[in-house]
Amino acid sequence: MAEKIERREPARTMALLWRAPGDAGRGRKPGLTIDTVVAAGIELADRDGLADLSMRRVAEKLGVGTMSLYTYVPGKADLVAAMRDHVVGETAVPDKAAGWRPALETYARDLWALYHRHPWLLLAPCAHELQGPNETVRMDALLTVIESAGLDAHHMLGVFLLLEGYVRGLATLSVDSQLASARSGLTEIEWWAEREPLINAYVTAEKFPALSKVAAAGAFDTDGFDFGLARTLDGIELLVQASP
Amino acid sequence: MAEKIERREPARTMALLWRAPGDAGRGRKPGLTIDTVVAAGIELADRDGLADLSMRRVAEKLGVGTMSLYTYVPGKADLVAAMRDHVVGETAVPDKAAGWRPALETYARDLWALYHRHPWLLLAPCAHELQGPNETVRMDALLTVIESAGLDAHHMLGVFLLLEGYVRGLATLSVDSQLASARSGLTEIEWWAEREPLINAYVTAEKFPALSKVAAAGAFDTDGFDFGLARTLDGIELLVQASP
DNA sequence: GACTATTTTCGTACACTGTACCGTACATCC
DNA sequence: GGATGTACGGTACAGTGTACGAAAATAGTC
Repeated sequence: MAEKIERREPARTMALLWRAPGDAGRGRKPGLTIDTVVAAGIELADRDGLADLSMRRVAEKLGVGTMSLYTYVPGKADLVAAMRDHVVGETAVPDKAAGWRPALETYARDLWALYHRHPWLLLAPCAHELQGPNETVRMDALLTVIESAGLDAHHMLGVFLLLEGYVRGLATLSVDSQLASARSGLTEIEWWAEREPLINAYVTAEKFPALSKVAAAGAFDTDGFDFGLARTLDGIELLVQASP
Repeated sequence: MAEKIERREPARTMALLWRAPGDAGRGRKPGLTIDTVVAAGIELADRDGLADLSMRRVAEKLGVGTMSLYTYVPGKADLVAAMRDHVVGETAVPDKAAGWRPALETYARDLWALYHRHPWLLLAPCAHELQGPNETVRMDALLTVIESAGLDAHHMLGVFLLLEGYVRGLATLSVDSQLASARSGLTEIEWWAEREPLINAYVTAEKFPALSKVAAAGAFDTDGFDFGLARTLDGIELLVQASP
């Protein structure tokens, strides 16, 4: 990739994510806002994917010179970080009033839908970096929900990571094949059907019986999200019941 | 990214992954092999990351012109796919003789270690694409293990995806911060310590009490993998017990 | 109104990327 | 010894993120 490694200054990244007020007053008036730039980036990424998101294209969409973007955003990595926090704001803030299990389930489904609405999220430089306000609010709220189930600090984070990890991992698998088929203009079913004879030439029922059995049963037609989520919540519930 | 969208021909991809024998005989002798190229790619990706893996660099490492690589590999995407299947071969094939739960646990730990040994795996065009032999063998073996627990075809795949999804998702979170700190030459703890004052300026204990409580308890010092894995297997065990 | 300080705007340039194209060098078959 | 088919690799092209620096526009001060 031609993209250099940016030496992202953490202070500028945080200032952008949390929209720290700059010292306005003198100088030429800005013609854009951070949010305009972020919105344009999101629109492009949703439509064409993160691979086709370039500073030149964002600028073109806004009718502006490429380098003008750099007054609003320190660089591409930070733009994507801001885009990430913005779309995270589309999900509901978890509420413990519903009870811990429904609240966790709702959050997981919201996140699952979010990843499918904005598949580029899964390719973005990714979580566990510096977080913006939307992400932080949801994390705190979710931890509060888990706390209300009667778990201590270590278990709170453990459950959080378990849920976040499961949804993210399965979404990565699910979104990937979805994108691949979408790019070719086929439905997901058509896409795999087209490849089936080719796969069968290598993956035979004799050599891979369990895999063939699963395929024959049509199990690949579902994404498996609901099933895995139920098991995950069951596992958490066992722990909750065992906690004093 | 300057990388064009490759129109990967599925047939060539499969032929590469499964090392379909080409019609040898005539013509000039090849100076390299597919495996040499793949090995060079893996070495570079391990050392510098996937972002710094370029066809030019691989060629340079092998002392060969860039375009010569294209006789062994249809393109970069397919090279990465071949690299992926190769390193997957480093993990043990699951064995149901150990019992379903220990076998699943061992596999999950192997995968976790694999992702940390080859972080670029998580950025590679990703699973659920066309699979190579190593990946297929492990998938079939793992499904066999799950079958031995007494689950039907749909549940077999569900458990497989649950485990694969959880490990992948949590590894993505874990590997990310690990890489970020490694790039700067700091330990992970130093890296976060350096950012702590900055984060505290925005993320206060008053506004985010649950998050602060977790941080104060030192919960962030562990990756949470063991904890989440235990819950996941617990959830699966509940299902196994409820199955006839 | 003139001057100065400060900010935004953006053209140009650079070091990269993946790979299409195509002539050349080589190994085998007839 | 051709003919044929393969491997090799130089060149070229359309992209990328962004450093640099000059020009333009605004606000405050005299």
